[in-house]
Amino acid sequence: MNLENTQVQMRKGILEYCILHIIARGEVYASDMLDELTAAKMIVVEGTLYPLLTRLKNAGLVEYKWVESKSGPPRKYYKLTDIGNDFLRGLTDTWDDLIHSTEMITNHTKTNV
Amino acid sequence: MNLENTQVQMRKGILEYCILHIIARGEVYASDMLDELTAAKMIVVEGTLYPLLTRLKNAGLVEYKWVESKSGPPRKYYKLTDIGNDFLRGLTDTWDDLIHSTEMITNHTKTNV
DNA sequence: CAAAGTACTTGGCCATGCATAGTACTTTAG
DNA sequence: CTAAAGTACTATGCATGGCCAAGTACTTTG
Repeated sequence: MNLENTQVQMRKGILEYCILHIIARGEVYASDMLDELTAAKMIVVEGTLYPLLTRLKNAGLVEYKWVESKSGPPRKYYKLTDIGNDFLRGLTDTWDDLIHSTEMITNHTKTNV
Repeated sequence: MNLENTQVQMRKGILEYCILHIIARGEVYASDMLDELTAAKMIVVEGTLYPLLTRLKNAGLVEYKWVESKSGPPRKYYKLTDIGNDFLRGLTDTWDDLIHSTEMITNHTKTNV
């Protein structure tokens, strides 16, 4: 039980939320997402991102199209499906609730109602 | 891949953070924590809380003493150790960073620097 | 002694993040 | 044409923590 491990645990599930947000803003491919996640200091590696994208696609939340690249192999450009948009809305509520709940506890809110 | 499952995943690690916060405020036993978590709408069940407390204790982050109860079996009253306090400080930083990173992404921050 | 209530314990399941290694396509150098 | 390097995607297996469900143990009550 060390800090590093807990950080990993904290990321679970949240990553999915962030990825959906990024895709919701416009068509992107994996490296775009990695760049943005890195810029936000949300450390992610290929071995995490690609399987996640595959899960999202299998669940029907995202879809992609192949696009030729001028430098290297073709890329998968992702975008949200209607289901994906609905799911993202639900997730946003969940995340907001979680933030709120955590604040209630960490801000020392008394519960002696 | 359904909402309920993702909610569970999002809770991973965060619960540990909340529990440590609650214990940091004074000696409590399991039912006290459950009450407070429930009040904050952070749904937790016994089967989650007890193993977590055991892990925290084995990691040396918390310690407990048995206290007789007037109604039922004795209770374990928990408090943080010095290590636990250090750990909580580290976790707080981690959590704040995570919130910040997530906000950067969900608030549509452009990264075209 | 039996029944009900409270508190704590345990074993197994599942999904996710990660490490690691591997495949496939393209460009560039000789 | 071949070899090497770079880019993008794929696949396998592990560790962890939240959860379910069943179980143990102590106390009070009738």
